[in-house]
Amino acid sequence: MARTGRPRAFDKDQALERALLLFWSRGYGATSVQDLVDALTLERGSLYGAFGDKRQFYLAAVQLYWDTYERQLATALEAGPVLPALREVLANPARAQEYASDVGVPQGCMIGNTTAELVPQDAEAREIVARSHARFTQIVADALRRAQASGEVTQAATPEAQAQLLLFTVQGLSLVSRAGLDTAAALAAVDALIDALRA
Amino acid sequence: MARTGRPRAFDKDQALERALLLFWSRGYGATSVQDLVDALTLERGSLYGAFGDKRQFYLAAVQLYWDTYERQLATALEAGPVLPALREVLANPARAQEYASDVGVPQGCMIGNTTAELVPQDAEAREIVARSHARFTQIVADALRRAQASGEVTQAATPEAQAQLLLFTVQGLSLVSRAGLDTAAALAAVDALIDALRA
DNA sequence: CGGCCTTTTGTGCAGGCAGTCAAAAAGTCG
DNA sequence: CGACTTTTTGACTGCCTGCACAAAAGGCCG
Repeated sequence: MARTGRPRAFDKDQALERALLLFWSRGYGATSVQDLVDALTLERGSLYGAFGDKRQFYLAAVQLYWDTYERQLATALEAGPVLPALREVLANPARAQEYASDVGVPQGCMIGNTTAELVPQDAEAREIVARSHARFTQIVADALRRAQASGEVTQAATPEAQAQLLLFTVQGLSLVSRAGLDTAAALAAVDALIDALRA
Repeated sequence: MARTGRPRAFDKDQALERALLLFWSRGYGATSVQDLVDALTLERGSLYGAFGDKRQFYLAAVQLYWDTYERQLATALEAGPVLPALREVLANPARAQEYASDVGVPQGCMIGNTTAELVPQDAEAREIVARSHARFTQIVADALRRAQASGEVTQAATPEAQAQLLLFTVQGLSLVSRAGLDTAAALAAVDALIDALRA
């Protein structure tokens, strides 16, 4: 409504993106407001004014993370054969570990990190996470349904069960990769799963 | 060496077990030393005297958790058909969620929780976690090798790749279950995986 | 130009945190 | 009984946290 007043001196979206990287790489608890203030080049009060408190800020970052991920997922699965695309979805976190030797580089899936750190104590975080899981399985199940119909994917299980299994796998893979991973072994496991889905 | 001095007034093992439950249900960061002091019915100084600082205490609890889990895993897989045992290994976390409506009840796999919360910043935690992963895959791969030889499990993939896939799945399942889970859907996914392993 | 509205800036604050320490207590051994 | 060793006890400390606030500053509109 009110459009007057001193203009914001920083780009809110860009600040959220940078905060996302910080939260992603360090987690919620290990990222202090001071860290954010330093990294975003703004003052404490500005941050609170623009984003509310730390928790809201984090949840907004998670939401941004998921929205971005969901868009990529949907795009990857919307055309062409499904299994190669799913293979990529799984192989990505398996390979990401190679870049992650530096501290400060994001690790794992931020939804998974949030699940582990915030969900037990934060109902709103649980909602965001649960919704993300539901969206993931829905998008993947839709793709698998098409692929079953076209004869690409086995009908030994329902698309929903297969999608749920893929959710578990991608979440587990992202998590395990944080502890260091033999990339070749991880890719072999991914291949084993993809092969098992083949009709 | 020196065996004299005032005797310890509490059972160290029992204190560690109780601490394990606290750390397991709340995580590292959300469990304060004060919480531990309250729950273990001992004084601050005694805790520090017996276990060192909070981090060492947590790592000791994680180690206890893993040792217990590994023993159960090895026992479950040492005799009889492998696939039903593996099914149970996976189905357990899927069902555990039903009991976990209460706050204070442990949730998820503590190795997974540690991976998410401590591993990025703690080399010693990473070692414990990585060792646990290696032990898991080794035990499971050994069982799968026997099962492949006996014709119970498909030889479409190596036992190592299958074991790695099972690690991902159980870790992902434990994690995802924290956000609430449709038990039936999770079990359907588990069945889909077990069926895919069948020869 | 001057009132208005909003953001910025930087300090200030209460609370909770992990960890410390000195004195008292409880055993053991000579 | 009294020296010695270890644990217990509970108060204490310094730090860092998230967050609030008052004053200044910047841009728009009449």
